[in-house]
Amino acid sequence: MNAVIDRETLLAEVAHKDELRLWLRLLTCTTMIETTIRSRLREQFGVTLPRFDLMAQLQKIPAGLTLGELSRRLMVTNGNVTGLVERLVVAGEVERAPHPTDGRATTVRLTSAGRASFATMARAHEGWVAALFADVPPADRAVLMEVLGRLKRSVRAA
Amino acid sequence: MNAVIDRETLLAEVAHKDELRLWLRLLTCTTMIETTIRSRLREQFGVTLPRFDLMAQLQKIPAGLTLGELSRRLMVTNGNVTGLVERLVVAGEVERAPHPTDGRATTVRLTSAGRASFATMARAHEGWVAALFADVPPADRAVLMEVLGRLKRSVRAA
DNA sequence: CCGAAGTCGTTTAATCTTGAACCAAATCCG
DNA sequence: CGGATTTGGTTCAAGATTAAACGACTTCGG
Repeated sequence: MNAVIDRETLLAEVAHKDELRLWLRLLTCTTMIETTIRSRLREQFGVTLPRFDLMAQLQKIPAGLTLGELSRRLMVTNGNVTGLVERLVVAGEVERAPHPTDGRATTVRLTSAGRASFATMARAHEGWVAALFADVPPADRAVLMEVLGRLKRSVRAA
Repeated sequence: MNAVIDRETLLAEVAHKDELRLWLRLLTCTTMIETTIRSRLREQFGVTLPRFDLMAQLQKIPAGLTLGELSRRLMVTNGNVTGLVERLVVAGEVERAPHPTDGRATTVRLTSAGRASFATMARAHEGWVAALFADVPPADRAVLMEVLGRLKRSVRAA
């Protein structure tokens, strides 16, 4: 745009490169782990990552969750959850039931088949994740947990 | 499955929970940042995140990149890049050219319009990222950079 | 030089994902 | 109470994404 830039502007433009590099590294790590897990879930269990993630949320709350609650926890849109749940219902992994008090809402929970298949997958999944972190010293893991907590608050604040 | 579980099995099942929590926190941070950036790119520039990411790769290499190189750098599949580039060509942001020596390959580079619009977006993007990290103390950022480097190697090794 | 193996890119089907528009039910508040 | 607003879910179109199969070109080992 401007061919001539004074020293101050130049500095301002350069000043945020570190944060950018940090963000890209964070993204790289996440993508690498996600890709690995996705591929193993598919190969070993024939399941997609989004379905696994959704089932993981339901497993924590046996009474079931509403679609809205699922979409908040998975940090995806409402419409996304609608379709995901629909496919999981067809697959027999989850079931829908009307919400007891709120006439607009639907609750979703694992079927007993869903509970069983999730239990198997979750065991394997936990092992994979542990293996991926294996070469990170325990002290570093603690630090990472802590600093990521701070990052989370920072992002929320912004 | 088994109602009765001995102490050792129970321990084995519980042993990797910390890594799992760490992974989920990492994923949460990444998703939060990604969602924010995606939404601002759309609102302010009418561009999708994948397109921005692809243009960012091309901006670093003015001579252009092959589709394969793009797919490696973006860590997505070949077919994905094919479609993404096609849409960016239609939008006038990038152009394809036959590879000078390899008859199978195609190189892609930013058009001058693409360079201009990316420059504008990149400036804003850098500021957003910096703002998202604003409440993370500089010392913590350095630590995060370092530990994520270790994590990257750990994942690659696994 | 030639066949085998590998690499580059495209295509296809299925799934995922978003954003926006929409209806229905619940909640708020005057 | 009753209208306005909010919330819960669905639908739709566009785009993104993967995995797998394929054709074309290159490279490698005789």
